[in-house]
Amino acid sequence: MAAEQTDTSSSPGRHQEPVHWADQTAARIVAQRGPLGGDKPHYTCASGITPSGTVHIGNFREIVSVDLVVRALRDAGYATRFIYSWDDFDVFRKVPKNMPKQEMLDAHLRWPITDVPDPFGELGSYAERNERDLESVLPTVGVTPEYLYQTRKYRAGEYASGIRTALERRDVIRRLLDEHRTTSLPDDWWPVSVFSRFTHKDTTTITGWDGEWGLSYRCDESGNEETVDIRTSDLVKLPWRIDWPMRWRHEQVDFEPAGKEHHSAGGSFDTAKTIAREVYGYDAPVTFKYDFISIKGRGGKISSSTGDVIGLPEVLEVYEPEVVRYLFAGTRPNTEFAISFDLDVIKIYEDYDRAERIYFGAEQVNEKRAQKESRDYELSQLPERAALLRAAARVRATKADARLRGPVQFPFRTLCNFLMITAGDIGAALSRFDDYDPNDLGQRDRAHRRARCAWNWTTGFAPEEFRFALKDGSEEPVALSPAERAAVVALRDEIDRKLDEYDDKSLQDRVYAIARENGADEKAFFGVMYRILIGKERGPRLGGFLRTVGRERLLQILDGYR
RNA sequence: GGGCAGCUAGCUCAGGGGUAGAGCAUCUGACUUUUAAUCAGAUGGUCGCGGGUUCGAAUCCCGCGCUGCUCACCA
Repeated sequence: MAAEQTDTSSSPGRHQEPVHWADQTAARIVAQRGPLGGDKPHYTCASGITPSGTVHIGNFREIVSVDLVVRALRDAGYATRFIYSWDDFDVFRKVPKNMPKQEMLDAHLRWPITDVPDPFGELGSYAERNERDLESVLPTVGVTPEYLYQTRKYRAGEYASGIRTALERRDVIRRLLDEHRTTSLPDDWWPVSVFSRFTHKDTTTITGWDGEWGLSYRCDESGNEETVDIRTSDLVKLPWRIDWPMRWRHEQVDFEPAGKEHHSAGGSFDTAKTIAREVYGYDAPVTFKYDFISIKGRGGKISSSTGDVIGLPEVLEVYEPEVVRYLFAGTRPNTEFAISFDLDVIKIYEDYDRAERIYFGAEQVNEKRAQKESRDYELSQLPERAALLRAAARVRATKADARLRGPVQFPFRTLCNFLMITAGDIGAALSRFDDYDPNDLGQRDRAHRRARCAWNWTTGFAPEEFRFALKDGSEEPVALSPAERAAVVALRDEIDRKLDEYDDKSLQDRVYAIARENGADEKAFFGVMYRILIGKERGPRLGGFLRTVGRERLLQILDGYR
């Protein structure tokens, strides 16, 4: 089946190198893995981690990177399978500090994490707990892979022949691994590990293999020995460096990225690559290295041993899903970057909004920039909307005069200010935008989503100098000079009589005039007004601010100065 | 010890054989204008160092330096 190649750029009709890293990776996959057809119905893109603790935002980079490449492949017309392997048959090595029931978990060290109880007592296992936490939030950002659970596959005997191959090629594997080791693997080393039936722990010693399916081991703690059948046992697994290449072949993986800790000579990708070829007769998938991400403005690390874990849910409190995708789509995977919770948040939202305007032609930039920003924007959309946009783009390509109007934008900074004025009342804050239409349900949802992020950020992370709370008139009045008092009263009367007649700028001008007319220092008078209204020296531009607060609440505060 | 990245304007980075770029910062100007304000303009660079290839190198090649990361135990 020949894949239909559709143009992915924003200016159809021109053949050129893709500008976006995801499209470039997709092109590499197609070039290196060969065309689809015959026994290759699709390209398989793989991601996966060990659910040994809360999945943090650093782990998320891998998932979203694969998702973006999958999107790129599908946009180019190629059938693509996106799998996510949970290595939940891995051994439980360390108790994370952010988990309850530390003693209980401690007692299960060296067990397969799939057999460790859920410390929250709700789900079937510790592994399942961590899996569900991630799986339940990924659809929010439009990521919906096919989940594979290693435990099930191991215990169902699905990997039995892969395990047997490893046993048969034991010497080859040992030689390959030894190439990068400082100390050679011992003579009695086996390329498998076995959990003890008697203690559940992996503290066992392999004592023999019958050359077929029978594997014998001794439990180090209890001293018991037994022989198990690889095909039916629920105790045998491959160690990571062998499990990985075995799975590549098993799932016919064409693409899988890996963290920088794996991409190094002698690192796990390097050895897995060799084992894939020499033991499993399979060419390692196309890959790239992704760098770490850090956290800024939240004082903590992504995942510290003290237990403060930053995961996708925490990021989504402040960033709407499209903006989260935008962060990852807009940064090449091999570049380290920080997810900010400080003032950068405003800039990130502004960048995203600008990309949106560029995409819809509402802001002009040079061709190259327009292409990159447009593709960043497109990849940032959730699947349903992305499909709509691409369909619309195809129409635009054939009808030169067909323009698509971009959505109404609600600037993050303004939203924060409105929310502070309304003390977090989202509906009231949004109604202050002239072009907000609550009857447009799609727009309403988007606006509410962003408003929740804006309020979360304002209350939880914004610097103190950014925040304010409107007074309500019950406070002790601010001490004023006679001239200042006269000016405040004059402004109060002006507001009382004809606030509606002003726009932002004319009201701002009027404030200056009133200060001057009453003999108050013009600049200082602004400070006076901010002290009166919000108890601070500075604030949002006064003209717009006064109009936004509104007559009623202004009078409530200013009447105390009459 | 091996590997990988980075080194470009004061800062953060883009560019990857054909006139050295952006944003921020700085300076100047504008709006009687207060939430990193906005707008207009300007200043600012031996593209880490040395060699090579080329008509031409920030870009390709070789060597070196510094910085960071990573592997060699487990995943």
